[in-house]
Amino acid sequence: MSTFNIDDYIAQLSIDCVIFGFKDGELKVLVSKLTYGDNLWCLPGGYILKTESVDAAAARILKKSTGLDNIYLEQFRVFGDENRILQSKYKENIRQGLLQLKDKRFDEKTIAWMANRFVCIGYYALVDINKVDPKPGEFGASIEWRSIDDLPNLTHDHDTIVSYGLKALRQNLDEKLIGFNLLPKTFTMKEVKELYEAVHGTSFAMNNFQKKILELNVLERLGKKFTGAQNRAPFLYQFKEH
Amino acid sequence: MSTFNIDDYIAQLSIDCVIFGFKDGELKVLVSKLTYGDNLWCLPGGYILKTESVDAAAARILKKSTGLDNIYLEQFRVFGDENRILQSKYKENIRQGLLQLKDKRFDEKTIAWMANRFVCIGYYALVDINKVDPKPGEFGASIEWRSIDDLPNLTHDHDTIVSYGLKALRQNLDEKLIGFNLLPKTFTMKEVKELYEAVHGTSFAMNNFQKKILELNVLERLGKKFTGAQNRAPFLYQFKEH
DNA sequence: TCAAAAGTGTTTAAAATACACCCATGT
DNA sequence: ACATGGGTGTATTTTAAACACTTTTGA
Repeated sequence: MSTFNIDDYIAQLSIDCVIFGFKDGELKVLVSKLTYGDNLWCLPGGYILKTESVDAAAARILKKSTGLDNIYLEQFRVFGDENRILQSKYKENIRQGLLQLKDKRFDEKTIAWMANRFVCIGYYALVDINKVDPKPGEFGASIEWRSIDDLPNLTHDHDTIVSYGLKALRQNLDEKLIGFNLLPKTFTMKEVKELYEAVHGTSFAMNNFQKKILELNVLERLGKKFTGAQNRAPFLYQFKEH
Repeated sequence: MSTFNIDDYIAQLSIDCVIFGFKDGELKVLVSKLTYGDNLWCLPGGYILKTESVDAAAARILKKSTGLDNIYLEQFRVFGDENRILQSKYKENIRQGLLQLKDKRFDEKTIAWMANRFVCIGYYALVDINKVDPKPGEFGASIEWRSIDDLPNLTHDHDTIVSYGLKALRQNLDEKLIGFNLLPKTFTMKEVKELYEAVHGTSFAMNNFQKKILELNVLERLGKKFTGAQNRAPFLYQFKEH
């Protein structure tokens, strides 16, 4: 039996995280395969301790799924429909899944608590995909990175949550300079461009893109990156910490 | 004793509303004076029924404060600091206020429920100020419109909530065409301009502003507005419903 | 006919986009 | 020397801001 105690947590309020990563020119989301249902997946999520802030809860949940501290994260929306879980098209799967957990990891009271209606706070997080060591949560059998364009079936309203999260990321990518959180410490301009293209789903002209990014004055030019390819070596850049 | 029953509501989760209005060239917010504290005010707010969506709860709270249905409203942020109420600089006032309510309108259990830590969902609403008949809520002695530049002392973190609400309004004013919700059914271009100036806190050139607004193709030009003033009568406009 | 304010057209500046070209690299 | 992709400068277009002027209204 788990040490999870429902009295420590705020009831009917949960957090779900859209964890974004970037690799091979693709924007990716970390999704967890459920122990129940047929190839049914979900977003990493959890509950809020009565003694911690909502932001701290999100950071704690992210640490559990990724192993990382100090992740860039931002709340983007509350999902408060009264039927978002109980009338989900996967409601039968969810019911079966909870029944499986009964007497195994959680007692009946805990299961009832979890099966209740929940208001969900959506967070998105941006991580350097190379640093992440993904770990499935309480209800996950496995966890993996999936391209935003090729997501599996997500339970509850998690597909809606992802699309709102992406929308928020798009808005903030240009306003705040958060995109670099998705890249390793050093990167080429082409990688930045491919990242922006992946997020926005459009393509940009290299020269104009480079001009615009460099005019922001947030990048430091380091040496060149010699890959052995028979072409001019691209510069490496680093995000200036202010 | 009130008919308020804590078992009907989600615990530790509340809604606060920044209700915006526009009059005499000023952006205004509806604030309620508390029955306790020395000239202490707050935003209209309330709790969420276990059976209703969060959006419906916000609409219900707005109806109670303004008398209006079908108000334009949007959630903009969650305020989830664990100490946002308990460590508020008005915490002593709040404690006294709750004590006053004991045995009067609410029983001890209800007071304890209300005095708990709460996570708050911030909504902003846009109304035609002329249509509103403001009514103070459960804890309000009175309610009135105050200019955004001249707000009284607000309890808890309600000043923070207002400033985030204004920020959200600014962002959405240009992206979505929501500003017209603050105006009466017909209005002059000058009023639209003054509204945009009040929200953004800057001034615009009339000719360029008019050009930009009319290019949006969302306004219908009606007749002229003759006021008796010895100058050219301005056109009246109306928002096109699509 | 005059003052006050509305409304419109034109010029100028700035920003975004498109086009053309040169440079470094390893075979 | 050459193919490959990186990098930069200039021209063009589009958009935004500034400037100048005409029109309407009631005294």
